[in-house]
Amino acid sequence: MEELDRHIVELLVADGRMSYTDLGKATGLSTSAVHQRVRRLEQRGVIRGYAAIVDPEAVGLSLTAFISVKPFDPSAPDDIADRLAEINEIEACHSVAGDENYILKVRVATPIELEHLLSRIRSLAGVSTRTTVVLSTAYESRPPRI
Amino acid sequence: MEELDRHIVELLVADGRMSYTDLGKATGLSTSAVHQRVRRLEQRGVIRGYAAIVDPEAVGLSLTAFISVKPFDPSAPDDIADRLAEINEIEACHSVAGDENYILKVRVATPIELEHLLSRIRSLAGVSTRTTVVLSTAYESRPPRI
DNA sequence: GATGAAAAGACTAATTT
DNA sequence: AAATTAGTCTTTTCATC
Repeated sequence: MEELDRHIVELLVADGRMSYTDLGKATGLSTSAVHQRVRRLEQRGVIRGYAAIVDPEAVGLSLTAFISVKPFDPSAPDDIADRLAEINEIEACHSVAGDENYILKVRVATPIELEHLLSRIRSLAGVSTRTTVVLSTAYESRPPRI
Repeated sequence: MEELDRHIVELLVADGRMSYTDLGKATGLSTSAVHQRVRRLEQRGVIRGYAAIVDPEAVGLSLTAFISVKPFDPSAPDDIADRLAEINEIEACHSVAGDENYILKVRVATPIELEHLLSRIRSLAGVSTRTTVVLSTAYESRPPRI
């Protein structure tokens, strides 16, 4: 990827609502030239979209946890990710190498909700769980050095 | 939080570049009313900002891993998060309850880079590490149900 | 708080270099 | 690939309800 494109992506990661005019000023390009490049970055899938960053606390989701998941029956076909997709407390679902099969990142309001969520996950996907509760988050979703 | 504000936040989480005009149409409010509400949501810290969502693969970061971290000397004052802040391969840093003290989420290009990153983390923060490599990501940064 | 109108500014597409 | 132009739409501000 070109240096100019990297710069544009970096600026948009830092401020997803930056105008094309400002992007142009920051990169030394004309408005339409920037716009064209951004459109290409979107089409190539480098930029997947734009999102408002919401403070989970402010929205009542003050408990974050990582849940490692292992199937009760390791020989069964693995459709765990699909089965869990409907649970929207699950923010992320990664298949991993190691002792367990998946790592989930979840957000709930209270410990009781976490308890209920765990039993839902276990019964829905047929898995055992190991939960690591987040105490505090120093940083999160830091932009990658592109 | 009000129903209307929730709706606005939801729309902006799904599309961070949505115009105030479109937000107004979607919520039945006037452009300026929406604008005012969004500004308040930003000021109250509910909306922390806006970002372009970048595909890590497209940007050459195809290896994701979770690193659990434990200090060599548990009695030393804990400045691990601060020490690690300068490493920008670390996307997230959570202090957690459980056997280990921190969970880090990192992204690198290659296994060799992961190896180098691990030794940097160990020496910089004085910690032992346990690494779980991500094989595939079913979903990630799914918007919370607000 | 919400609205409406008007000025300033941003976006888009067609054209040219 | 980038700049320019011109038309359209959006943002922003301000006065008003």
